[in-house]
Amino acid sequence: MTTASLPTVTPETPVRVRFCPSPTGVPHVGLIRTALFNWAYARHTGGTMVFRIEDTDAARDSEESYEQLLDALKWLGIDWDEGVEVGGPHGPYRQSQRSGIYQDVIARLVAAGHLYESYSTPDEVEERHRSAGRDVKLGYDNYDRDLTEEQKAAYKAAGKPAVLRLRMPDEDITFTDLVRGEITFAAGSVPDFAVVRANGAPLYTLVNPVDDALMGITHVLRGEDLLSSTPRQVALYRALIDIGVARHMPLFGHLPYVMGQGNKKLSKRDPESNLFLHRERGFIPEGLLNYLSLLGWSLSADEDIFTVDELVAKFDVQDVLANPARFDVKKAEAINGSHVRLLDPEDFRMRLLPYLQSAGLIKQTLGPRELAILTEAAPLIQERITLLGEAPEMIGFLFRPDSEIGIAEDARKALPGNYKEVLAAALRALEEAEWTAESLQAALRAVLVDELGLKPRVAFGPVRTAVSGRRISPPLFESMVILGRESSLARVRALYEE
RNA sequence: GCCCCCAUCGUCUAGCGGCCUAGGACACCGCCCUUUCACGGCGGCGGCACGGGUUCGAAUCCCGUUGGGGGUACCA
Repeated sequence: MTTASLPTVTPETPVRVRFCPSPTGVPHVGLIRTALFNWAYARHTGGTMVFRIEDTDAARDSEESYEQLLDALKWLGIDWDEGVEVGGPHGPYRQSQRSGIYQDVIARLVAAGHLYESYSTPDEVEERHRSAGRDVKLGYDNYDRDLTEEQKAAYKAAGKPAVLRLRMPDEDITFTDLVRGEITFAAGSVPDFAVVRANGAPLYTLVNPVDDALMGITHVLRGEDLLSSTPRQVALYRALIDIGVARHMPLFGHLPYVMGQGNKKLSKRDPESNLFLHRERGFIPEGLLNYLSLLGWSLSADEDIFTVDELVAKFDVQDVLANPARFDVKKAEAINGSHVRLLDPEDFRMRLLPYLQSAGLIKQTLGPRELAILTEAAPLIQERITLLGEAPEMIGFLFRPDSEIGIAEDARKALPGNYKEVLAAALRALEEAEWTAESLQAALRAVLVDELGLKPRVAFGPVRTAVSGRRISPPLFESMVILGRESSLARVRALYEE
């Protein structure tokens, strides 16, 4: 059997893709990359993005995780046309609310002979393999395929539970993966698989293709981990087409893994897999989206920095690479830094707010003095940070009262032996100086560099540390202008008199 | 075991038979700029896993080997 023999998707078919996570745990960057590629393809083709929730495992699913998924997509600007929250013609979009639909499909599948009752327990299957000298890892042996009515009646009479399995076709299964090209699974290599539990609850193997069929999904773009389940999906689709539930066979595209350290898939345990951790550290959506799309795809030969609009304009699943990509935090940060620098100054300034607030530097509502400081200080650090989370420590000293400026340990160590002398000279110069960046620099340079013959580094270092409490800071003279005369002098004096 | 996928600098990638003495980015190392730190600029280091074919010609196509990953559930 090949997908070509079935009604399929043509280039003229309007694209309908879906993102269908299970709400278990915090959003993983690999999962978000999948959402992004689906979304980018939908937007690129003018198609439809469906957002469905696969919450068929009550033991693992949580409402909190569901909310986090919404939060994540909203933050990144990945929107959807049909699905949870927004509705649509194929709802409901949470599988936990669709059991009636599945029961109906199951009944029709059984009636058409595609599904059969299987009474074998895993132990029994294993035992049969063992006694026949076969490898027990062969999986289900299709033993119950052709049970007679009498045998089934006997099992039923004995009260034995049965799962429902799909009868796999006795032919090779071939499909053309959008990312990997033609893939063939030999006939007999995939055993009949369970689609309904003994307790009647449908499994992922059934509900995922059924919903894709019902929702008219044309392109199934998902993780590589689902690749080996595709022949089963194709077989089920054929049955669904047979009973009129599916109109066409979708196209499949298996996206490469996002790897962590070593040769391991980026695990939920790895902190860098946590989308929200990146947000907390100060990634901006533009930067993270840019980086994530670089995992398995590229805009062009020599541009790594691009906007989401450029991504949408250029993105095609066909261009996605098949080999796994490692998540490189350093590169992600560098790309984020580029996007930070690209922000309009006012935009940048506003995005700093949550980070300054959670650091306790400013209140929920910005006072006029705070706004003034921020407005002056933000441009000083916009090209100095890669993550917004670096802002509080960079400009915190501008918001704190003079009495709360502690001298950082490394800054104190870096002070030259004669720093008191330097500070005394600086103090004299500053008291006379006009309070602009240019004249402050000129005044300090005159006494420290020209008169005392100090190297700029030694000359300005102690003043920098006195004013900011730190070894490195935004440009010193500009910082002193923001701080004001009184405050700046008080801080220099404080370190001098210490 | 069997099935499937993958293989270009440390990492992400460009490359889809000649434009490749393999290009870019991150990281790293120098230098320049410079009030610290960054930014920016310039330069350097560094790769087609291996072996066979096909071809006038292969990083590009085919086969094999090796290596890595995934699957083989009444999980998703």
